[in-house]
Amino acid sequence: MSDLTRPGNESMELIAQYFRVLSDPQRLRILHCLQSGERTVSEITAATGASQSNVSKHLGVLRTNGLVGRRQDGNRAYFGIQAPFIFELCDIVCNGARERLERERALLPDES
Amino acid sequence: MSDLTRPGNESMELIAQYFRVLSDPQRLRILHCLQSGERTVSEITAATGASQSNVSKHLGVLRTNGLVGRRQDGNRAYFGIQAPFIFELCDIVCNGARERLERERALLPDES
DNA sequence: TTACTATATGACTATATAGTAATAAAGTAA
DNA sequence: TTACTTTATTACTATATAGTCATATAGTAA
Repeated sequence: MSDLTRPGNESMELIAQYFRVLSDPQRLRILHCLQSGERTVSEITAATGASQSNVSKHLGVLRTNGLVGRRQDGNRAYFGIQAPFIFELCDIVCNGARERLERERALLPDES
Repeated sequence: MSDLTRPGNESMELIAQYFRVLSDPQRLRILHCLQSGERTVSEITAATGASQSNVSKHLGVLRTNGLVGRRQDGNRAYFGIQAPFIFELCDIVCNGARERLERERALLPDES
């Protein structure tokens, strides 16, 4: 049995794949849009300003990788977050980015 | 001032960029190799089994994005982790992957 | 100097994928 | 049925990048 905390090569591929899915700004926008609850494709399309086919494609990627779930209601498809940990990831990245900026700013000659 | 906890479009690009850097298995292997401390390029090359130019290139990406630091000592270059939060990210992804597997397994007809 | 070692980089190929436009498919309503 | 709406998919283009090989750069040592 593989222990994901001591990652072997296969685990690296798996983890990398998750990061890959999260490495697109448009997909992050979609996820952010879903953070407040289920949304239809049309709603996401309007909220993100992307084309409908674009949104549908990205939703497909997110769903294939288990990050969002799909529920059909008549004519429309409702998508919702299925892996809330992604927001935790984003928070950590944000804090890391902040720390990096502060670290780099501290190296500047003067603070006006 | 942009608040990264309420991400706008620029923040999405920034966050996506971090995930992008982490979305390559070889880079994850390098980071994992550095988890136990500073390593030279040669050491990383041996540990990961990749080519020297490959390792050097990936280290460049990691460094450009502030994930690793570089220290030169005579002939060799020591690289070390500069953003420990990445391991936290990996842990969360691992747990998320585990949960997903369990969730999917629970949907299977019978558990032999 | 020359020889050696360690690391970085440039040129190139191959592959993956984000984006778009058009169309298909499926539900609703008249 | 037809018309309309909503979503998914196909075909295509453009771009990014991982990988390799060869070479450049730089430090060490004789």
